[in-house]
Amino acid sequence: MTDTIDIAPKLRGRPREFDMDAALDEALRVFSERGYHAASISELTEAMGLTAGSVYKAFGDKRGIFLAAFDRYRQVRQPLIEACLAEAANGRAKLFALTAFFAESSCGEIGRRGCLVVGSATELALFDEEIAGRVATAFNLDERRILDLIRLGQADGSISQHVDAEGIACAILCLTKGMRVIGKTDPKPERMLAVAEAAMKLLN
Amino acid sequence: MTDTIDIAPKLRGRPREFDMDAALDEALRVFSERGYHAASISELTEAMGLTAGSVYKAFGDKRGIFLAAFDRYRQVRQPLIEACLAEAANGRAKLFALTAFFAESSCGEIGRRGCLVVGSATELALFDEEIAGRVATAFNLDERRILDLIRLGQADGSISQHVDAEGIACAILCLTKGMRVIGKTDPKPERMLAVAEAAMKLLN
DNA sequence: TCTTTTAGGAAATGATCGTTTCCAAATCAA
DNA sequence: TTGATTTGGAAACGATCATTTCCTAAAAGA
Repeated sequence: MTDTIDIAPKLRGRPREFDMDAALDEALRVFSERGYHAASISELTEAMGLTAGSVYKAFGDKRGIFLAAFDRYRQVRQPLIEACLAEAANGRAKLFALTAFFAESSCGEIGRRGCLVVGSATELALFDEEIAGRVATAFNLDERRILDLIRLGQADGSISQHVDAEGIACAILCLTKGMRVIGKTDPKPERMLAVAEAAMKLLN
Repeated sequence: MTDTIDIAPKLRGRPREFDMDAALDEALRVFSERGYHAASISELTEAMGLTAGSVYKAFGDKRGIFLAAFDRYRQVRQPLIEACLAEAANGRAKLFALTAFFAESSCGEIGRRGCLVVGSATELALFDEEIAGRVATAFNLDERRILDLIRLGQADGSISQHVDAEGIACAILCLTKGMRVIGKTDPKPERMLAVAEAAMKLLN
């Protein structure tokens, strides 16, 4: 889906001079901090190190920048989560690693910057069907990953067979997204870590 | 805090003709649906049934409308929650009533409209200290109410004495606010109710 | 009654927004 | 080389935004 922008070997014409990923990293930072509507083209272009003309050539319009930044955000964040999960031994430990990762993401500067998917859900989903679809897809994949980890835990013996896996998966999804909301108010890290620890009781 | 607007017996001059609460109910609906920056003065005034001049007389500026609507939102919502809790017999049952209330609030039209406090947290808290303070106050009061219910449950025997009450309270806070985020994607009511039921395991 | 004060409302204001235009620069195909 | 194609970038564009102005209407105080 992001390939159309990232790869797309434009053979003819003057080659693009700027680094697409670096530009999108700046754009997603501005969108995360300001939100979509409060992020002006001038602030975006300045952060991206481009002029308005170049940006409109590359992305079409402001919404195009946003959609590309949205995809980039997930593309950057996914590997961080996967790396975090890889270090844990079993299903239960991976789920703690996941909630602890969100606890850390909900504190400090990153926490106050907020989650671009959560921000899109609250600010844009109601009146933009395409963005609503991408948000729903992101949440569904998040939930599915949690569900898979619960099933993994049930298979490796770290989680009971008799729990409502689907209900718990959706509960952990809500919990982690809610952490990102509370993270906007600069909570103390130990409070968020306590949430991650408490969340483990959902698996009993 | 809202008294300055709601009460304030302006003795002299032409009396206000419009119903402040009704106008604010419309304003908070527009702000909830559109978000702060996408809500234009013209859409707000039309929804409130007023002209721009009257609105600026009454609220000073757009931000003033928002702050009044924010307070009104909480003023309206609080009694609904209290009424919900009053029907439950003990601490544990009240906590289920609370999460079930949020489950219901996260579905259908109201769910897709979203929570004005959550929306303010994600869209405005980073660059508006006063709004960030009101959001933090709202979340702190929510968390405190949950904590009090846990303590009530511990007193009436429906919740174990040996749980981390503070950690669980913050976890339930995150869970309920997260439900409001997921609620923007039109989830099935039974899924959200399963979350409320799963949340009860946090109390064991 | 007359003045003061505040609200209602239409119209105008300046600023900023997202976007387009136009042209030079850089690459590929022929 | 020449022509086609695409990018970079400054400047200009119309639209919309939040806000103000100015006037009339309605109430209280003197």
